[in-house]
Amino acid sequence: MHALDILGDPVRRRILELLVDGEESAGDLGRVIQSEFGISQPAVSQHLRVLRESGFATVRPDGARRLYSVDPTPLAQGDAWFDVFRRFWEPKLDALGTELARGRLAQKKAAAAASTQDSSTHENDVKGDDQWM
Amino acid sequence: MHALDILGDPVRRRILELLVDGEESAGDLGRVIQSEFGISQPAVSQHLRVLRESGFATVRPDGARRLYSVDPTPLAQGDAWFDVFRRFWEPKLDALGTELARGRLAQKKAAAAASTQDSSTHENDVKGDDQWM
DNA sequence: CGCTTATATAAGTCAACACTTACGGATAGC
DNA sequence: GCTATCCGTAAGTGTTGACTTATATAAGCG
Repeated sequence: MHALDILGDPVRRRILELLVDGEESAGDLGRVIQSEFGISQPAVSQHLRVLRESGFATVRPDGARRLYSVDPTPLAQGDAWFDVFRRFWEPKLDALGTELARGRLAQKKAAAAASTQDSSTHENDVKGDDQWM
Repeated sequence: MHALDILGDPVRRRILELLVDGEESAGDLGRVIQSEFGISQPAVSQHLRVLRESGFATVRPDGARRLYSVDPTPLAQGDAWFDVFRRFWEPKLDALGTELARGRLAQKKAAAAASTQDSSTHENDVKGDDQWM
C-alpha cells in the first residue's frame, strides 16, 4: 500500500496535521475531528487504527489515554513520490544542492546499489519511486 | 477536492509518472496502464478525465489522437501539504537555502504574517531536526 | 466509401471503505 | 465498589467510485 493511498483521505490528513506539533490524546484528536467533520468517535478511532497500521502514527499509553505521535517515515515516502515532478516548479539551482537539501542522497545511493528485489508481497513491480534512475 | 484525494489512486499516479518526460497520447498511456494494471481502455480514459477535470493534465488534439501533458500546478499543491512535516526528515541546513531550493519564499512570507501561534507542551526550541530518527 | 484506429461517453455492476450503533475492557475518581 | 471517562472493536449499512461492456464520434487510409 502506497503512502499516498493512505493520505487520500481528508480526515487522516487532518489528524496528521494535528499531530505535527507533538503528541495528542485520542480523545483530544477525536473532539476536534468530530467537530470539524461531523463524524462519530468510533469513526475517528478507525482512522487512527489505519494510521497506526500503516505506520504513520505511533501510540503510547498514558493511563486510560492513548497518546498519538507522527512517525515521519511513511510521510517522507509519500513526499518522495513528488521528487520527479519538482523540476516543474523548483528553481533549477544545483541538482546536488537540492538532493542535499532534501536529505535523500544516502537513500538514493543505497537504492541504486541494492537493486535486488526484496521479500515483500506480490505487488505491482512498477509502483516504486526509483523507476527512472 | 484536495490534490491528495486525486493522487490517492495508483493508476492516476502512474499516469502522471508516465507524463513526467513530456506529452504522451492517450493510446500510448492506455497500453502501458492496461498491461501494468490489467484494466480496460475505458477505465484508463476515465482516469484521464479525472486528471483533466482536476487540473493535473491538459490535452492537445493531434489528428485523431489526444496528447496529454502534466500541469504541475495541482501537483505542487499536493506537495505543499508536506511542508509542515518536512522538519521531521530534512536536515537542518540553512533555512534560507532550503526555502530557496523549494522555491516557495514568497508564499512562506505571506503565510508568516498569520502563523505565530505558540508551540505547545514539551517542545524546546531546537530548530526542528529529527528528534526520533 | 467502407474499414480500421483512436478515444470518449453511457449505463450498469460490484466491492471497498467510511460510516453508524452497540458494546466491551481499562483506568480514574469518589 | 460504583460510576464515569477513555478508547477500542464488532457488526452491519450505505455510498462512493473504479470497473465492466456497449456504443458513439472523429480521423486516417486503402
